[in-house]
Amino acid sequence: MTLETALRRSDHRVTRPRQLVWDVLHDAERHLSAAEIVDAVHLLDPGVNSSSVYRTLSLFADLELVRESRHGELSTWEPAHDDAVIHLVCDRCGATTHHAADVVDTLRVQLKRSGGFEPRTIDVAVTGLCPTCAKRT
Amino acid sequence: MTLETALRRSDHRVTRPRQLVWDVLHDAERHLSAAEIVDAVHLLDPGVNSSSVYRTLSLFADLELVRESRHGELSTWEPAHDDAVIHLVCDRCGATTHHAADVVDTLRVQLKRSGGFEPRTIDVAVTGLCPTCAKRT
DNA sequence: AATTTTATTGCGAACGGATTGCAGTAATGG
DNA sequence: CCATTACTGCAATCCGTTCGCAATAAAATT
Repeated sequence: MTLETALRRSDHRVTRPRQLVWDVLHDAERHLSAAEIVDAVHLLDPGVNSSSVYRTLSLFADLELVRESRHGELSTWEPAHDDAVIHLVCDRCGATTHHAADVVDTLRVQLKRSGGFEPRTIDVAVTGLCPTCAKRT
Repeated sequence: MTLETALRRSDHRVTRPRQLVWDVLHDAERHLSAAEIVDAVHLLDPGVNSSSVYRTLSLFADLELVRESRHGELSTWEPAHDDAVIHLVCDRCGATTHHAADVVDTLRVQLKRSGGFEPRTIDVAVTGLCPTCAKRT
């Protein structure tokens, strides 16, 4: 789905800050912090104010176009995706990547079956060393 | 282990703020936010300053006496415990509870076997409705 | 027990990321 | 092309947390 259709559908305008934030998030191959997004947007257009970036992120989150995760100290953003992945956060370089894992679906089924807690979202965060940094140790 | 031995061992002093924070965390049956800890401590002794509570939490974290988790908006604190549990955060009442699940160990084994990412900590956060709140819906 | 040492506290100021109010701007519908 | 008003840029503000410092009190020493 394009940004334009997503915004039009929800009766919002297509503006430069929104396009730039969208582009930055989709060009990134990993999660970005709010500060990183602001910096990347400024590289493309220094005139965009950081509060517009924050407002855009918050709007996108409401529209479920992006997903915010809080791992460790800071929160990071990425384009929305389905739940069946886990997050690998590298202790050394800080990069957050995805990893497909069936444990998420397994867990959801187990929880539903056990009947107590009604799961909505499942977030699996693993910290440690990514392949690149592990080799350097 | 008592607080006194843990502090003595690491060459720290046993003080009133530290005792109170410790008591509050151990009396709580769920995770607490920093603000909740400050409030609970003030109930026992209004004279304890909130910055001392923050300093105590940070010290306890260094000594691995407590564990900080960041789920959703705010970070919460609890006495340290082993990794093989998942966190259930209720969307309605906000309570965070534990749930034993073998998926954590399963995942750790899978990751190690796959050889890429070197896992250190694994944090599974499930949001949804706790049994009590689910009934009220 | 009194004294010394210095880790720890309470206090207020400062910090930094995020939010907000407002006047000006620009995106959409007609 | 104009009118409407959602959205922006800006600066001020907020709020949770951290920090510097003088005062305090916990532990060591006598």
